[in-house]
Amino acid sequence: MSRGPRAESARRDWGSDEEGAGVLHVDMDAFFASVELARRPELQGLPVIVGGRERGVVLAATYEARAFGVRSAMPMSHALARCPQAVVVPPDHSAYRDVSRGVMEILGEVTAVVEQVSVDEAFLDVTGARRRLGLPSEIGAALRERVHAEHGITCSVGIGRNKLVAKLASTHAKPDGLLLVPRDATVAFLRSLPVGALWGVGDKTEQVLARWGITTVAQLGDTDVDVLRAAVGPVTGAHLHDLAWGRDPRPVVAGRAERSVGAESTFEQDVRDLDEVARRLRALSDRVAGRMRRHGVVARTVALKVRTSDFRTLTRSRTLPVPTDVAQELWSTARDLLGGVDLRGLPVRLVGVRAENLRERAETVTQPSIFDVDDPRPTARRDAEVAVDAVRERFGHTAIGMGASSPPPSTTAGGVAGLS
DNA sequence: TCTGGGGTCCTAGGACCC
DNA sequence: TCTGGGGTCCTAGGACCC
Repeated sequence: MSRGPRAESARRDWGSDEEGAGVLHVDMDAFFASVELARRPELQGLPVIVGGRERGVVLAATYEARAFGVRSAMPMSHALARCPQAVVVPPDHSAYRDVSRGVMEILGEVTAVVEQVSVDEAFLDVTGARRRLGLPSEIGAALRERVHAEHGITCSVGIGRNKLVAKLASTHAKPDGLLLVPRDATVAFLRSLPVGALWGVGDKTEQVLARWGITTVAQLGDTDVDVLRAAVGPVTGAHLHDLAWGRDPRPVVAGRAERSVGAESTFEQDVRDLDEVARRLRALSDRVAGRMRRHGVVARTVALKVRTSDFRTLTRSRTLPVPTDVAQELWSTARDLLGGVDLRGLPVRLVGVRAENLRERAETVTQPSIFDVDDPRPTARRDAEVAVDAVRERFGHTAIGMGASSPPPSTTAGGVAGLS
């Protein structure tokens, strides 16, 4: 898809009043596929699918492939059944990361309030950039030009009063478009959509709502909140009702801290030998620990994930007395948890390990800040943490038997956002 | 036709404390 | 003697997103 930014007139026009529409959502079109096409122009115009052939799914597909019914996340075998002539390209994640980084840099030049939601998407709050850069739609158009000029790929931009509206607007602008939904048009715009279009309404919720006769955002908004709470749970019910009326209080937050770091992998063939599963866990634990150290975080909780050949997913987790970023500790905990899983005699399809309950690694062990007066934790817990820190200082951070008092190698840095 | 890998958030039950 | 209520943490599972 590198046709270049084109006229926006094909979109339905919801109006042009930009007052009160300060959130932009920027979304790369068919991102992985577009990156491949940008560096392999001979693929232009062909149905191209990025994904793994063996036990893989479609990670991205050009619009030429989508015309055959190929969809993202579809098993590759299904995709090829629908479009046998498709060119299948194996993913090159480091290339996508590079382009992603470049695009995010462009966004960062507009405003510091950029919230990257994934490798190919971000929200911008431009309410503070108006005087410097002009109207949101002008900012959006300029961004699209620059991304295309510098990276040879297209993106779509949605503009609205909040994240929800901006996100839905960019979806409607796709591919290679820009859509503004003025504040006053928000509810009308939303009411024109099916419930499944809302962020957070997937297959299951859609089915549940359909049983209550709710298939459109209009019907969702006209349904009593208490009915929605009963149908899909108290929090989700209230949230969906708010969304239906264009109320989305979530702010655009730059540099969110990650809440977990994990790695998982699917075996080429299902595995019965638990030693082989454990070996895979070791490699995954290494990867997770490395990423944690690079980000300067330690984890209190280690979670194991196992998927059996019948596609059932089991999870087990354990909270450690002392937070860690040591691969050996992740691995031994994960192995231990694996031993407690009842596989019902089935072979293992996938195994994964995730570090949760993250916190910043303390560079200095006893920090006076732990006694801060507004620390809300009970005294006993604070004391326990101080004691734990003292143990770490005394005996070192690494696994038992691996040396006495040396602290872990520090990668310090400060960067928190964006995993590598 | 047979389902990746990276995540976030919600729910619900039980333990435990006051 | 037969049973309160609130709060927090932990665990397992699942929905959802890209």
